[in-house]
Amino acid sequence: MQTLISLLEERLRTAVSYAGEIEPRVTGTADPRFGDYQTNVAMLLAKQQRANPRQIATQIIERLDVSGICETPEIAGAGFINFRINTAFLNRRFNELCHDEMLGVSRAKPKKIVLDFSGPNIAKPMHVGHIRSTIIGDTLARVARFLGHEVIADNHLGDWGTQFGKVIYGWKNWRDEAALAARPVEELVRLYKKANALSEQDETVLRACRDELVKLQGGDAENIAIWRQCVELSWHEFEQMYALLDVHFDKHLGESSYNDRLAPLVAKLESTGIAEQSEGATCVFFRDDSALADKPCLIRKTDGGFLYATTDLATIEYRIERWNPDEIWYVVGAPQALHFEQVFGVARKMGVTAQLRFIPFGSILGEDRKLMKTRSGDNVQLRELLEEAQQRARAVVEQKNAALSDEEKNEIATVIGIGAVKYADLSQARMTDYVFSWDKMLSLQGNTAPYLQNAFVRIRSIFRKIETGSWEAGKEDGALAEPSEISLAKKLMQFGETVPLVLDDFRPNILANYLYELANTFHGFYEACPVLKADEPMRSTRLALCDLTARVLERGLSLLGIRAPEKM
RNA sequence: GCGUCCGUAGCUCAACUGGAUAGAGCGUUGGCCUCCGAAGCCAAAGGUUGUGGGUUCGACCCCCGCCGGACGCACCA
Repeated sequence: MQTLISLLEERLRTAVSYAGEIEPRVTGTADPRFGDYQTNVAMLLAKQQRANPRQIATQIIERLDVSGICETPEIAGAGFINFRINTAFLNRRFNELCHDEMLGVSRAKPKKIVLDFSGPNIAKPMHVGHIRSTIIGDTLARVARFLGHEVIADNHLGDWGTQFGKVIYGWKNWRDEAALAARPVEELVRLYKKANALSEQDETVLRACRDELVKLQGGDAENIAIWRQCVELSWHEFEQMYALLDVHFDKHLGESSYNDRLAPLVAKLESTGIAEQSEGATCVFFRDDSALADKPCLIRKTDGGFLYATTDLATIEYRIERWNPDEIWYVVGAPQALHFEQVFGVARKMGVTAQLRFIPFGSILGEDRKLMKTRSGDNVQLRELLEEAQQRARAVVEQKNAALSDEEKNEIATVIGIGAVKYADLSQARMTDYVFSWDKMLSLQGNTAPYLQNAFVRIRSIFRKIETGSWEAGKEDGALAEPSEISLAKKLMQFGETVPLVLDDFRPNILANYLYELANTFHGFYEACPVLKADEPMRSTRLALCDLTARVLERGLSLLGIRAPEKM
């Protein structure tokens, strides 16, 4: 289904073709007084031609055919052309929308996309710092799929690093089987910390840890077996977090999957002259790029070891060979900007043509406004956050809806609590840093997920009250009349305009903002217009509005990875 | 030192990428449940968008200079 914006742009394109090359753009208006949609194309043309914008606007309107869509367009301000949708068209459009499975969203030209996100480290707990990549990545996957793209969601786990020397040393000397069974990651962290602390005091422990690492890297059977258990135990615990968050992956190919490709890759880069020796290390220089001229990408250390960038390059090579995607998206924190600039630069030198897109996000800061460090153990853990969220939601459910069974209350508390946490993150612009705050992440009032869920619940409650058969979706032929009916219908039509914008610049928050506005408009309608007590055909029209609102809310929330409960 | 990102109401954040009188939530103040779920609705107060210039019909947004902050700049990931 074509959006109103693209319909208006199409008509405008024909109307302005006389004036030369220009792509007219239509946007929603800032204020209903200016109608529903506007274009600034007359002002842009006027600038090109050094002419009077209002005169140009008049000429455009003379050539513009939007009859049957809007009232006569008006010229306002410095030369805006304002459009007001006419009621007959709105009614027809609303009816079509009620029957559209895609709820007004048109599918995009399908692409194959590898989406790299989350990527927690094995043997370390997931903390609040991991939540952004996980949630933003999952939302982008959901939106991309809804628009018709093929997405391969790949969790690039940090399962191969120097920390394993210490973990293995600890494992061999102090592991507690019971603790390992109950809270595996916690136990692995304990072992790591103990080994770390001791090796700072005792040279022999430090050396022993290094030996374990060398043995692991050399393929020692015992150490490989221990490492594999660490991976499995950690992954098992991560899976619980992902299940709770309702986040899913198609692949979880960790860094270790690429070990065998590192040496051949470096050899290839050297033999093709892309990489060279410098100060004993192997690196790739970007001499033709002034910004990167003094920032080579290191791919092999003086001691022969490989680096982060080497693994990432091998990963790109693998993904291209295996899937030949059109694009690869990386949802990774903004501090890694330089790293990815370098890696992408090397990839291009290697002849990679797939679009490589770095999708950075702002950091979560501690109370001191400093970055929450992954290394310092005193971060708020993800498990803690999600448990607290459920508890707070549970307390509110208890107070609002005491009659429900315990099972229902718990189920609702999960949907509400987790939804609130996800929405708190997704409703924010991607690049802004934010200070972690329990109250903010766990707020259940105002611009939050429960606000949207509540609108949905109100609607479901209405439908529980009508007899089956007394209303059927799609049978209505009433007319939108009340102002709050009309503004709700108009808002519903914007869903199709909003969803594709999310992928334009990878901004889930514009979908979140839209859903908030939709819920807000619905609440306004709900206060102003009785539904069940209205006379026919008004009742049917209002039921249709409710039904469509519920479907858009449910779909929109599901694109954000948030569930819509029947009751709360 | 160089580079990247950022600075908006008391607090936390938006602003459809250059559009019209900069909007929400929290908090504060006042009003609305004998009516479909009050996790809601309505209203009030709150701003020189860090700062000084520039570009233009028009700037929170683009350019330059300051001030303040976070992060990154060769062998961690």
